[in-house]
Amino acid sequence: MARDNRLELLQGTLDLLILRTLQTAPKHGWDIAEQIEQTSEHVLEVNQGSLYPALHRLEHQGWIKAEWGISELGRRARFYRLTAEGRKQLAEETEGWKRLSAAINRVIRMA
Amino acid sequence: MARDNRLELLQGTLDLLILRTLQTAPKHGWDIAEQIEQTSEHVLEVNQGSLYPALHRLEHQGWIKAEWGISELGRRARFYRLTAEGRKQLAEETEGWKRLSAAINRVIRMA
DNA sequence: ACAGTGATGTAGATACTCTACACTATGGCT
DNA sequence: AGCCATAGTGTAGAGTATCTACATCACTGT
Repeated sequence: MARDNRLELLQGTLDLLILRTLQTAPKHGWDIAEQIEQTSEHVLEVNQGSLYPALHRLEHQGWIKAEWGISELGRRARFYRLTAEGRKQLAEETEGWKRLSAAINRVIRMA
Repeated sequence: MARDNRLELLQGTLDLLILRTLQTAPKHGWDIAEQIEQTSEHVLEVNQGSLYPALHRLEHQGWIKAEWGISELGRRARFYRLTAEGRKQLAEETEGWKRLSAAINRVIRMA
């Protein structure tokens, strides 16, 4: 973890964060990254080199669906929305995160 | 996370778990794995193929120190103890975990 | 004309974990 | 004596997510 102050994400959690961000409304990649960074109070950083491969991965699994559109600033952007499968996946990943983080916390707080 | 129900650890957290397990007393690898599994109520699983490379990694960084000894069951085992550096590292990793997990929780719970 | 920023994308390196195997030693059982 | 389960350490190779670094295009403001 932050072994040398470079790692800004817990490996394996990016998919969860993206899916969660899309829960309320479709968004484009740039916007997703911004929202994660702001909501996390700038603890989490989403690099482009992680973001776009992740989006393609999620799309490939059928959890999100992409469509070209125009951003709030009038620019061409690829909007992603959660599919029904994606909602299920989000629920599962949220559950998994809770289980795992609680388990780690138990170890950290053990007598 | 648990993309296909096989992943049992959050990538990057094993070092923290090991260091934490050694905080109270020196232990050998097998024992460390047992303790993590039990304390986590069997949510976390520590494979041998992850454990021993991690121990060697931590030793190489100077955070733990190894010594041959005899286990409770009378067998030859390699005991690891935390170094002063290791205690510092444990504190840092614990802090890092709290920061990151809190940040992820903020995203999960956002409006 | 140019710089800044919004926006998407890829290539290659790095690093941790997982699967699967190998090895040694002890104790118990038949 | 032979066999099996268990305790204990270890490595090789594959898989995969992330990071660094770069490239590209378009719009806006100066």
